[in-house]
Amino acid sequence: MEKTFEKLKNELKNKNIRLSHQRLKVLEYMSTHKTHPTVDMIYNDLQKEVPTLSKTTIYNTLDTLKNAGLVKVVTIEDNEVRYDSRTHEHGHFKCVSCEEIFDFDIKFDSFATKGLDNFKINNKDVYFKGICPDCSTKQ
Amino acid sequence: MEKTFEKLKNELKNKNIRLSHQRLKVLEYMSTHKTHPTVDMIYNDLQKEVPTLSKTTIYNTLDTLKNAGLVKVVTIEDNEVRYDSRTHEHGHFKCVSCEEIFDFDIKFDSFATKGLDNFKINNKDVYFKGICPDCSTKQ
DNA sequence: TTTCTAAGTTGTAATCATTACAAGTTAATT
DNA sequence: AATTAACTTGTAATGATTACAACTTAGAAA
Ligand SMILES: [Mn+2]
Ligand SMILES: [Mn+2]
Ligand SMILES: [Zn+2]
Ligand SMILES: [Zn+2]
Repeated sequence: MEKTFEKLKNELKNKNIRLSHQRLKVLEYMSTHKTHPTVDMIYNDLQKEVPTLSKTTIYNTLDTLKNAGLVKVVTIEDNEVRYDSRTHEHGHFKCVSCEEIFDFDIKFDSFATKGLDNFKINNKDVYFKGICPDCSTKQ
Repeated sequence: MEKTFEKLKNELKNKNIRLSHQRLKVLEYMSTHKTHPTVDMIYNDLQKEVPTLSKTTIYNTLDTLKNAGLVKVVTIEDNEVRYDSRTHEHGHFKCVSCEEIFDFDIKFDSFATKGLDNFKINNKDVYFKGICPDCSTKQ
């Protein structure tokens, strides 16, 4: 089950991160947009509601949220950074046709890995690319 | 077993990609440096041998090699792009302490994925982060 | 509620990686 | 050796991210 905006807000408070208007707006945006948006997308959308919002603040806020563990960075492409408020372990599939990024469940325990004995693993990212079903049927 | 420089050279020739001096230098560098170098690392190293080499050429060449399937891009970090001449499917582990990127074998078939039925998967990247054994013992 | 101030926000400028482009050079075919 | 499309180079343009100083505010304390 997804964390609600209220729960996320409490997590911030518990970590002594100030609940500024801008941060709450970004957090709310992330919790309601599961599309793995870029900084630009967030900025363009939120600007309509908060005209004084600065892009620097988006960068700062996402960095704060990342350090607090409330968002994760998705680097599936080498030319754009995307953000994700789904922080549980899951894989990402990017359709190279429609460019959409899909989440998928994955059993990380099922990974048969050789050569990682004695490595302390803190973070796992799985990125797939290909064609999504919709684009497949449309050819 | 690794592809030798000679084999890689033949692959280029077969794909009608011209064997320019610069391309061969970059290709040779990649086939002898399995450290997942950045453009800057390649440039700085090769410049010593080929003083007229341009960074633009490194970019162009890596793009050509990527399209020819002779190198792969590693986007394990959001702030630097690395290149890999090991093109078989394998995972990458980055030690957040010494910054080294390690290869590891992985059985991609063992992935238990839910929700990717009817998705056509062309590319799989697995990125882990943590602490390598050396850095662990040094604390 | 008012006061206080460390922390947050903003706009602008600086930085850094990557790409565009035009002029000179070369691989490889003839 | 001549030819030419493709390649390389240096420089300039672009675009994303970061640095910074002045202004503003969240939240604690009085
Ligand atoms: Mn996701
Ligand atoms: Mn590798
Ligand atoms: Zn699609
Ligand atoms: Zn290490």
